[in-house]
Amino acid sequence: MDAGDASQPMTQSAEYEQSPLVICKEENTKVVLPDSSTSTHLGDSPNDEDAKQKLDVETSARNIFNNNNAGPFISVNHSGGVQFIPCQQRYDTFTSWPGSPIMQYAVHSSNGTYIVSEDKGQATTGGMSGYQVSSPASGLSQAMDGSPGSLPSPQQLTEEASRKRELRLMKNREAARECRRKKKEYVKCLENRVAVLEKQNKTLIEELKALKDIYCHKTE
DNA sequence: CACGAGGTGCGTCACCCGTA
DNA sequence: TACGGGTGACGCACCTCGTG
Repeated sequence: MDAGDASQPMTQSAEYEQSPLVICKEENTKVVLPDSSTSTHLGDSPNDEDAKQKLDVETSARNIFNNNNAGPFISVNHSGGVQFIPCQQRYDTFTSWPGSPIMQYAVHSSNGTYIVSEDKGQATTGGMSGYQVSSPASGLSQAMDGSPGSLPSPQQLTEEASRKRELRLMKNREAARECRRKKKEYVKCLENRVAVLEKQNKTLIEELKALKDIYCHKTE
């Protein structure tokens, strides 16, 4: 499965296999080399040209990565390709938007790899707390409990309906806010992806040009 | 400085869809 | 099947910027 394939959820192991080189936003991120038997850290002196080239490509991607705020995870495979791992969205799957990537909660771990989790995390960083202000338990049943054996008065029904409406509006307000926030992050995510792919495209074009030059010189 | 156009965020409604 | 969450659509308020 391609790490950029948004159609399937990623598992940790599958994603790991597809992304031998992994970079993320933290400094000194450990780079896992293709055979997983050796590893180095960004900034270490590469032992051979291949490793140096990988680090060059990786550094380029990393620079892009560090220059924007969205914090997507980016992987670099051993052929130098930069892959955009679906954003480090800690909240949502964004499955509502056409063509949207599967947003998994990716966590950089201490051993240099990363974990891709289906945990949606702490989606309610405060906003949802308002939901608890008005507990359903304080609703009609409570009014009825106040006068066992008798029906609620029209006024009680009106108040109950009004209270329910207020609760619904409040929840919907929060939901709309959250929905807009997610949409903005999604758009930002896509913009970051464009930046990464453009950079990758540029790198590949330059590489192709260099190879063509080498080939031309050999055939002369 | 007043005014209109365009952009942005918000609240609400209506609808869809998953779930109990 | 009722209920609740997610989201598109709409209208409104506010802000910014260009123009006369």
